[in-house]
Amino acid sequence: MPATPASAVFTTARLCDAAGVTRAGLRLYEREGLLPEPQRTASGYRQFGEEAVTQLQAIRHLKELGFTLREIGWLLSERAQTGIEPGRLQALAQEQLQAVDQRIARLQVVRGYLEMAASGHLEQLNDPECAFLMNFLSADNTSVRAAYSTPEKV
Amino acid sequence: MPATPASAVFTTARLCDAAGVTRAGLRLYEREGLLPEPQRTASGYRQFGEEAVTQLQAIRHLKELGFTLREIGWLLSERAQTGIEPGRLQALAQEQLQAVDQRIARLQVVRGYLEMAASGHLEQLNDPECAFLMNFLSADNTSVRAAYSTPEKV
DNA sequence: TTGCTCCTCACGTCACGTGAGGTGGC
DNA sequence: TTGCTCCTCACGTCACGTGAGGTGGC
Repeated sequence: MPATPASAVFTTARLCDAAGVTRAGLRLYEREGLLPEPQRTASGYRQFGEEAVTQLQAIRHLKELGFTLREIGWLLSERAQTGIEPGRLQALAQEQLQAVDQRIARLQVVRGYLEMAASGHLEQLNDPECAFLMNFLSADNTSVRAAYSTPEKV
Repeated sequence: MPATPASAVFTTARLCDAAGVTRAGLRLYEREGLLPEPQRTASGYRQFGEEAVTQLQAIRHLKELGFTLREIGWLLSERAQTGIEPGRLQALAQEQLQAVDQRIARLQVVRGYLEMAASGHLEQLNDPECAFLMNFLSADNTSVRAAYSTPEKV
């Protein structure tokens, strides 16, 4: 392919395409200080280098790991300044791992019900009391099941 | 257990505990019309019956299925009025199923990296270019990998 | 009278989305 | 000159969270 020059310069739209974020997202990360201020042309257009793609992707990936923008800002600045303390980082990863495991477990339960409904087993939804919904994900919710599953009131 | 009267009345706090939502959430659902206006005491306290627990849980479960409040409002009012058209419901379930499958798949990838970091394999994060992050979840992102994985520029 | 619970605004938060109104670049 | 892209406010959205300031109930 016809290579762009070695000092390739990205405009906002091209950078966003390359890194997989929206323009509004890019501006937000800039405002929040997650990205260094880019160079500008005389007329004010932002000019990004190759490294901006890496930085933006790092932000995107950290977001997908479940970190907030505030936390990402902290991680990036720590890394830039003193390097990240390994113990702190490992603890953060353990926290996120637990959270991710919980989210996966809940999604699996949800998935089971959706699959039933998607394949046409909709009868449960026509139940006037909506037992289908009532019993969803109620593993963590024992306080009220009796109100439906037994004839006598709680 | 000492049973509450058959015409059990819930106050907002007790209802929220029973259904697993916050008070702010309850008020929001009320404002958005997802719940019928409750009865009030002379002094303005809301008084909910047993059926409010079911209704609130239905909302919670639909949220966990990935529906927005607007969609939930539509589903609940459809059910109340004409019943929900089975074809429409099945199509909705299929859409949500696809979305849930994607979210699970991404979370599994994320989980793998978090597990490595959580168990102390932090070396990748010390890479100055942060290859660890760069290669995260990049299955759907082929456009920029070359910038890091090969010596020559894109 | 003392706590505890409830009430209603109304503003804050998080991560953006979406125009409006204007200018640059080929 | 015509499009297309870029710019900066600034307000909107989604699903709540969080006080402030006041009243009810046992």
